[in-house]
Amino acid sequence: MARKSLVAPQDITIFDVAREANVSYSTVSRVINNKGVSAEKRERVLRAMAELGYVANLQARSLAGGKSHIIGLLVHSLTVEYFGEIARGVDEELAAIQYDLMLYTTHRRKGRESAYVTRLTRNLVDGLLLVLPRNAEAYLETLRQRRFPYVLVDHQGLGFDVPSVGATNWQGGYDGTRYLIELGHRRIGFITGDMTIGCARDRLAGYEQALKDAQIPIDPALIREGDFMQPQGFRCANELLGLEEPPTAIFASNDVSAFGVMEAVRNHGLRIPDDISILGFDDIPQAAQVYPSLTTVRRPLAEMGRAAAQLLFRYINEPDAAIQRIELPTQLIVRRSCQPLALSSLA
Amino acid sequence: MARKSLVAPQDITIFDVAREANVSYSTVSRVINNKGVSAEKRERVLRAMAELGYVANLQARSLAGGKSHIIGLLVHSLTVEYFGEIARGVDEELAAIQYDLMLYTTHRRKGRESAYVTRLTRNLVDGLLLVLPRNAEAYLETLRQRRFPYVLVDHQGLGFDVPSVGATNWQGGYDGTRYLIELGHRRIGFITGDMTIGCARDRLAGYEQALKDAQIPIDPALIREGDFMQPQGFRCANELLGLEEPPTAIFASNDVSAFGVMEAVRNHGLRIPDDISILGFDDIPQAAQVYPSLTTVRRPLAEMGRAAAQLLFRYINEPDAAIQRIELPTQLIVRRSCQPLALSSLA
DNA sequence: TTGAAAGCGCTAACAT
DNA sequence: ATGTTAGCGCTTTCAA
Repeated sequence: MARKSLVAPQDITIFDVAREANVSYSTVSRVINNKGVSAEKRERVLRAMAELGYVANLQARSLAGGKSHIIGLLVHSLTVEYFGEIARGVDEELAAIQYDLMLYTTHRRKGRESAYVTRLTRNLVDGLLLVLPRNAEAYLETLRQRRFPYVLVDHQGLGFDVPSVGATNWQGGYDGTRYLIELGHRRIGFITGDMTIGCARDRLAGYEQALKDAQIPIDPALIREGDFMQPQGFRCANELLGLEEPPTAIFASNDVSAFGVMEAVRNHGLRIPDDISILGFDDIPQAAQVYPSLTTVRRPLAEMGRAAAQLLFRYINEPDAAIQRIELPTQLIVRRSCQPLALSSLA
Repeated sequence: MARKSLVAPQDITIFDVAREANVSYSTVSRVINNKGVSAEKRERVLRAMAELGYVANLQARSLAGGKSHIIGLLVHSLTVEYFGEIARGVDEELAAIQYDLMLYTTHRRKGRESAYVTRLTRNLVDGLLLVLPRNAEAYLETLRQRRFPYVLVDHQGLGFDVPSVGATNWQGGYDGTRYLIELGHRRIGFITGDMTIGCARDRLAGYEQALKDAQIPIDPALIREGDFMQPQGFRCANELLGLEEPPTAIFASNDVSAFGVMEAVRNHGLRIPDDISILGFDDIPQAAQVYPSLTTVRRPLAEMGRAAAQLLFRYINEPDAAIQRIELPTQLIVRRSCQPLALSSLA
């Protein structure tokens, strides 16, 4: 007994447990992996594990051909709330299934993505989650050939079918615009995202279609190319507000640029939503916290992360599962940054 | 040759490299670990590795008693920019020394911290970085006893000395307040952070000392208890602005709550900095992006992450290195949200 | 159902 | 400087 307490838990191996429980160590392994073991022995092993404070050594399990119980998450950045929300969803799901998370941040450095993928697939992780990958073509083919489990989140269309999770961006763009139209707005400014990204193009297309369906001519002067970032949102909004006939509402392609719009609007001495309505996209946590709270087209970011983790987990366990592309629905979240045109001071 | 190309890189082991290079596989291991090997053989091994596309199996390295070349990072949340910035610094440093990052997010759930620590120390990681840990006492003693390398970032004082990296919060509070005083402000509102956190208390203390040194009486009505979050910043600012004699400047304990202050100020129809000056703390990326850009007391968050990673790395390699507590200097970043009182419309 | 034995890919003594 | 030999802790055959 005195001895036992001197042994640090990290030194307890399957072997110690076996001795304590009076079984062979392969039996202990079977208990750990839920293989067939008699109830009585299983009981003994379980007790011994608890007593000794046994914790599995993941490295060894992995090396011995088992799974590493780790998945890799590749993102551009952590300082963008969008990524953080997705990571949160992934994290939640992983905690539920007792998996660990290895994080790789590329910071948009091109080479890094490929380098990481090579590194990770080296037994380190059981599967890979790629959020908004840039030059995925470079390594996706490799992953596929190796039958290495992976899921893309928010990817842009590729030549071939890949397992992926996204959101209904077109529909979101459509619904958001439609909402503004229903509020009576006719001159609706639109600030795009980074147009090299599929999501951004889809949202713009949704906007345009909604206008067409409402017989409102598309005015190119009302469409400004942004980049999903706040300063550019600010600049675009300034341009829009400087127009001879400025819009009565502005739809920004994501919340972060909508914050830039809000600043520009106030800077022009206008009030939200009294003088102008602002609509965002994404629904990051901050959207609910700003004043006035931002009406926005919600993408269920955390849910996307969860779904991606679940899908990946499925591929890990069933390598031959069919390729799935999941599109989670966007949803209009009405808060306080939009108002019927009739009530507006500009009306 | 034909064979070779059929072999997936993941199957290439140290053994294959050895065969290709015509050396024993321990020589290959030595090359990998930068041990003494003749230039000629090293060259041969290196070439073979490149040719075969060898990638080390981290699990095996770790299991064989070496290092795992992974460090664990424990944070509360990823959706708070503050954590993201620190993580970025950590990440940069790790990339430089070819380490990988395992991420654990506690989401403030108390039990999780301890659970993770147990799990991680099980050979999975070589060291642990704990950002703003809450109930660290619960496991720090264990880590210390096991001589497991760890570094705290932004910790609150504990009973005993621990390796840590922080910032000069008191000085930052002092300098920020002093700056406002020099601009001529006398009624300076202060919104604290979560007062259970050491940083928050230190900043407030700095504020109070600066007032004392300038012979300005401390008015409790001007000090509001916040929680580092935007909505509370908004509320506190509203209270401050509703005062019979409102402040001419508000110092928020972090940028995020300063954003709430900015909203409240505008909502009152006041202009920044014309009518009131706003000062933040931290200098998260968004501080430079809002309008007007936020003058703030910068904490070098990314640098703190880097420093912590470096310090941790040192402990990993020299377990007996002395306990170090690093405090990185804060720095006033003057942008556009503050103005001399003389120019102010309230003057 | 259970135990014994082999081996995952590597590092670190130990030889030479 | 280099090669040989043990393991690291586990999963998984293979027998029994």
